Amino acid sequence: MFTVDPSDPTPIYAQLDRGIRAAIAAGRLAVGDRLPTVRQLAVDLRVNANTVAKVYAELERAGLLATQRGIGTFVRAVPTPPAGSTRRDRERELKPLVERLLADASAIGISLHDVIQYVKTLEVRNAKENT
Amino acid sequence: MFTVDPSDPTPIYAQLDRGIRAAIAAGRLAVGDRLPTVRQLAVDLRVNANTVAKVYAELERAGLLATQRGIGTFVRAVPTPPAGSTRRDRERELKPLVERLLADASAIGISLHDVIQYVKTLEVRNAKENT
Amino acid sequence: MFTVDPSDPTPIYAQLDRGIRAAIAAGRLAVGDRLPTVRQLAVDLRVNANTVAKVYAELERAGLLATQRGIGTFVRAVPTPPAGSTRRDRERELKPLVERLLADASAIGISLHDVIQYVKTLEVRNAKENT
Amino acid sequence: MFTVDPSDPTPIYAQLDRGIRAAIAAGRLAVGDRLPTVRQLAVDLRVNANTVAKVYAELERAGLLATQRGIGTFVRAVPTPPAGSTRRDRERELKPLVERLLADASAIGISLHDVIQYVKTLEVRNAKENT
DNA sequence: GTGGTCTAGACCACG
DNA sequence: GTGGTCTAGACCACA
Repeated sequence: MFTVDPSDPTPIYAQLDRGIRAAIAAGRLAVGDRLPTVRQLAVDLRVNANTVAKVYAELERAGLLATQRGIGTFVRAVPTPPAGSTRRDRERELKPLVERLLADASAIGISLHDVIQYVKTLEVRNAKENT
Repeated sequence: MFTVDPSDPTPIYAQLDRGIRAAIAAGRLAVGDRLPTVRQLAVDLRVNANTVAKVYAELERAGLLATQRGIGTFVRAVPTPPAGSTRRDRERELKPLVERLLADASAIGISLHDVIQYVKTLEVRNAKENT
Repeated sequence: MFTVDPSDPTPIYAQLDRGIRAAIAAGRLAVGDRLPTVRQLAVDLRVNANTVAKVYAELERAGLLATQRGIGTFVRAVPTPPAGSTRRDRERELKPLVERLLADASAIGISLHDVIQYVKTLEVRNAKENT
Repeated sequence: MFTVDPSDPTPIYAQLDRGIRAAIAAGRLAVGDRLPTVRQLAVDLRVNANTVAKVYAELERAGLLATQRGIGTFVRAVPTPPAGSTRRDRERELKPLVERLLADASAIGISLHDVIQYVKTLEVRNAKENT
């Protein structure tokens, strides 16, 4: 479900945090879905349970997850754009993020074409699941 | 020339290392070009000089830079993309970059759909330029 | 500077979190002041350093503190009331909080008078320090 | 009758224990009064019945409640404030309560000054009533 | 020497 | 069995 690369200098908890946010954004996790238990995910990722718990706690504080003591952790909300923002506003904010992605990708020899291909596969996966 | 984001949980030295490698790969730094001095770059990035020096030393050990004492640090080679890299390898490297994009976009309320739309417009523009 | 009661069922980290927030609210910590180091405070409170670090990290995420890697942790901001709120609004929100305090105090045999006396001493201490 | 705040980091059992003791101390529950059944209270508070049962059992061990099997749970005694309690003792107990108030007030942007002002108005009202 | 990350492992609250 | 808290202690990034 999620992956983590221990050789990446990015802290493990930050990788997992991003992975979960991305999964929610991509619709791979829908509102109300239950996440793996802390201990199970720790085993799967070969990571300490405290590290997973820390991420769940942070995402709960951020309002994305809700935990029910003794039951489990669930997806609570999907961030929504600020009220009065237009399509143009959003594109203006999105541009630098995409540029950073493309710059980093090209630095490791991945072309714009490859990136587009990959992002499109996310769309397809998402559509399939919702069928 | 380079940027560093102190609020990114990725260690500063890793951000700078990646940034320099990307600049060389993208041709913004050519073989023989001189890099800023350690102290100058430290001031520009508001970072400790030791951190910059460590990155330069690390890149020198990797063969990308060469330091000439008393003169400066120069680009020595262009990193070669690993020879037998497959589609699968590239996807593995690309995944965390895309996850970062999706997570950051989601945090400002931009959905996967919006991202895909925007990336597709780049594809179109790119095709036109090559016509 | 802060105290923590290990026999109180309230988690230690929550006691410390409240203590620091209260100290800032009471002006015992002003914007720009440096907090004790994580390890020093851990020793003083006879508590694990991770517990202190967790609280500092939470308060940083809340925007109350700012840490400078390798230097220390500082008071960053004092929460301000939402823009358009009137004195009357604030009093309406404050009332249940004070009532809870008075109820809890009376449950352990502390009178309204005692509470008022104690709260007033905070005012006095605060005034003295700012002189 | 009692309330419990699941978002308060204080364990639920501790909140309930404190709430019952406070109700007895304040006279809202008199000696001989019957408490809600474990199951009823669990439903009302949206809490697990085991948690309520544990609190009742604990208070019975403390001598405050008495359970008559098949009939119900009753108030048995009024807790006596510790005999030789000094001003200093009371202040030690009062401190965390006031800190909670200040931290919560500060979180909604209410300053120490506002709190003191409000508490003082209570003092005045109280004096008038006793005139 | 400062804070940050991670691990291992214990014990508790809750369902 | 679920998540939550805490400890002890190692190692790293940074000034």
